[in-house]
Amino acid sequence: MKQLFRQKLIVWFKENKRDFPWREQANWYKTYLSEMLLQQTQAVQALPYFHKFISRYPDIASLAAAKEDDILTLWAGLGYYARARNMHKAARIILEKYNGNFPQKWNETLALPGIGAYSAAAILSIAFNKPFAVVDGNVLRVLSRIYAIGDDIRKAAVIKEFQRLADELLDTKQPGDFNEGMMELGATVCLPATPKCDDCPLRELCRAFKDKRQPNFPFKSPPAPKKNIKQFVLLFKNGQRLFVRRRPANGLLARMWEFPVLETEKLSLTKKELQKLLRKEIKLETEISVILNKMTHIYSHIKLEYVPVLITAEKGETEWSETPQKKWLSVPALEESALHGAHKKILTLPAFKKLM
DNA sequence: AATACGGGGGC
DNA sequence: GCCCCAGTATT
Repeated sequence: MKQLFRQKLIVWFKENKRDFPWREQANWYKTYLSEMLLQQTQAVQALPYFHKFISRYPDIASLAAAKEDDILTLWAGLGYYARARNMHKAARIILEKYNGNFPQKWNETLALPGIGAYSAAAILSIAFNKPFAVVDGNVLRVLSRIYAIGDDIRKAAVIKEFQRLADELLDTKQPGDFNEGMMELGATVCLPATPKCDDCPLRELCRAFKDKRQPNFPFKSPPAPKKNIKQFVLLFKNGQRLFVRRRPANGLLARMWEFPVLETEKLSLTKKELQKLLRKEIKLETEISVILNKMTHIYSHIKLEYVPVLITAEKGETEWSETPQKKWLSVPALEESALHGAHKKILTLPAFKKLM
């Protein structure tokens, strides 16, 4: 069974694998970069970012030498920004502590920032042929169906069970092809909603297929409800430029740029009510010129509702002075900056464009 | 063991 | 509107 599993999977993978740039003239840097980009991210979405990063930072030394803000700017729009900051830290460790070579021991790899069990196994197996099995969302789906395992994959203990199973099944002679084969199968054939079982090389080995219960697997308990946040987004305008500040070093969208925001219970205020609120909260003589329509932005655990407000500001107040944490930028500069997604979305509004 | 952490694609 | 994605770090 195990031998047949490995052989069918690897033969299928070699014939059916998609072409990706990190699979061409592969080296460990490309494998590493691709794995960081691909965490919780579909391959098609990571693709343009891979090209941008390889072009700008072709090797580990150039990545390590980069400024964090430049890496964050290049990463802007992809999400999970801790990946970018951790990748930068890891690059410096690889350069300094390991002399520019990737550490090939399990414990050393796992100790790098941004690398957990999945990424360690992926990089070591794909780039260095080391016998470690990956368990990602694809592997969970494929194995839960083949073995008809109905345990809740949201639980850490269950993922450990699947890790043991994957370790047993791994083809230790070709660990990279085995791992990539499992993930490729999950990504292109053993799909979440409508699996293409007719095209599956492991069909005869699949318990869920035999029982026609594919949609029952994997089982995942319902997610926690999203927190609701409402805020006004303050677009302070002086000439052609808008005021932005840097977010705190920790938490949501850490160190990304944003327009100042004002949390509120109620988003539907008249201009007069909002003007009064602003005077109380920011203690500056400003004049609201336009209140734009409500917008919504969904994060993994938050539902954000926000109303952009254009405000004319006179420069000269010390609050408006530029520091490393705050500055005035034109719209074209904002578009290319590390302004976070919810606020970049404002720049695309026709109503906003008319005002600038 | 549970929660925080993004944004886009597919149905 | 809901689920998913080549998961990791923190609590």
